[in-house]
Amino acid sequence: MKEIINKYKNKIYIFNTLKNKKELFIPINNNLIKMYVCGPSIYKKIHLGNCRTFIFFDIIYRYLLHLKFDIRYIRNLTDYNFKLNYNVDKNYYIYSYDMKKKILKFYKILQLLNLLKPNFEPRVTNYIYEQINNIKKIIKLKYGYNLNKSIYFNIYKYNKNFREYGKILNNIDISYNRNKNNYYKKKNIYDFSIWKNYNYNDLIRWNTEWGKGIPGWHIGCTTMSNKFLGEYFDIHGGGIDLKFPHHECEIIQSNIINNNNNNLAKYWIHTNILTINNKKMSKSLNNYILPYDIIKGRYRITDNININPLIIRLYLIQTHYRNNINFSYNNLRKTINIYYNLLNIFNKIKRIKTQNITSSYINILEIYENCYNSINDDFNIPLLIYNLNKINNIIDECINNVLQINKSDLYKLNKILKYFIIDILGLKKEKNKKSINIKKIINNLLKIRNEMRIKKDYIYSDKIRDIISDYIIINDN
RNA sequence: GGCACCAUGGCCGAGAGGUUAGGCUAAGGUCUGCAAAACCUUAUACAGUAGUUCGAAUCUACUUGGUGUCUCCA
Repeated sequence: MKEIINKYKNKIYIFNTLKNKKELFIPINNNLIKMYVCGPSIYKKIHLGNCRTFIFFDIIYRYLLHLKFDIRYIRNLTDYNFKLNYNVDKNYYIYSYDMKKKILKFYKILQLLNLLKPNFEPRVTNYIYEQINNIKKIIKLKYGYNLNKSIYFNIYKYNKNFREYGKILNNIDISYNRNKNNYYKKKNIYDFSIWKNYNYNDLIRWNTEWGKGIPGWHIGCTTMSNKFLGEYFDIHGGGIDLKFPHHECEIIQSNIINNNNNNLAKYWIHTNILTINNKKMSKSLNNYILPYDIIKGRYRITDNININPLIIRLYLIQTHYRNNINFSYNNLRKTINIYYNLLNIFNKIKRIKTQNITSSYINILEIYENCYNSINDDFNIPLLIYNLNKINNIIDECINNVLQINKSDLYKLNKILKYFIIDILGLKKEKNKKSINIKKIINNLLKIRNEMRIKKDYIYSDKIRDIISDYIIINDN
């Protein structure tokens, strides 16, 4: 196994959004990989779109673990937001209690979706001191200026001394379609705040030598990634909507604070968005769907009340991460079959009778090759699922004795399925005790109904059918 | 305008160089206490043009159309 892992760990290709091309992944420090992913802003519950990003990076994390890399994975929590509407009238303890509850709910959802815990999940408000220090550095280097007790980053100076703002990640044309009204009298319209003067109503604020307030959004991520991973690390990830301006600003700040040209991370990975009715699913548009509502059957996707959360997981990864997903219940419903087909492979494989032959008709090496190559090609999960389904077909043929397989090859086949389906895709079979009880009740009702039908008591048998038709479909033939 | 993604039947959707999966829908049938479901049969598609190739839905170039993003966002 070691040989196989070593063979494929040097062949990972990543679409690096920093350069807009696919590149061979070469870690900065041999076997050590440092990865930072922008976590959620905790002010509303996380929806399917948020989950998509976190699940995708969970798969990268799982895969790198599988390849026996030594990996440090950090995902932050932005636990302060203007939209929280906490004001001075409210008690600080209520705020802090609410925040804790919200974070626990976030963890609960990720746990249901079978995400592994990152190595550390720093909360922005725990690192204010470090952020202020970084702001001080920026001011000292004269890249930050004070305007009405807020601190802004001087883009004009940056463009002069480093490289052009807006060209690093997004390559945006900053002359186009931009509101040129400069309300705040900033030196440049692209100057962004690294410290915000407090509003009278804000409950939370910190003291500095230039006044009370809160750090800007971007400085938090720069500071935490620097603190936990150093000034230059391997992978920085997040949703594509963070590409600009958030990540652009993170890079610029880091280049100034550390006085380098590293652009913070070697590889930048951005996941595409999830749309619904061709509009972006977002908290602000209020068109979002919560995973918990699907799991609890509030959208009634099938006749079974509860939906296995891992079906949502599979739904979100079966489209390549750089394509956008247009959410539809229909497709989610179809994923149920795909899910059970995939997991059924483990039951099917037990039915294979091995043959006492020296070489099987199955090319195990080729199967390994296909699976590893698909995930190595910019984490092509749809292709991986396609290849896993191919294995499914092979297993069918083995069961039907069309193909013959020996013991050692069957063992290898079992192994690769376990690696990819369970370890990397993160799917698993779950036993739901509640649903088993419901099943028992329904089965008993069905028995009674059948007895009535034999007696041709159709009035009551139909009544029973109506009652239980909410849970199952009855096929009398 | 920049960047990214997409284009497959009436609708949804797989495909990853080698006879266009599958599902929904429609029509006809089998079955049946009624209903639903299931099963069988039938129907229709690779946006356009050029190129690479023995062979292209798939690779390349261009064109057309669509979506997202460039404002708080995963």
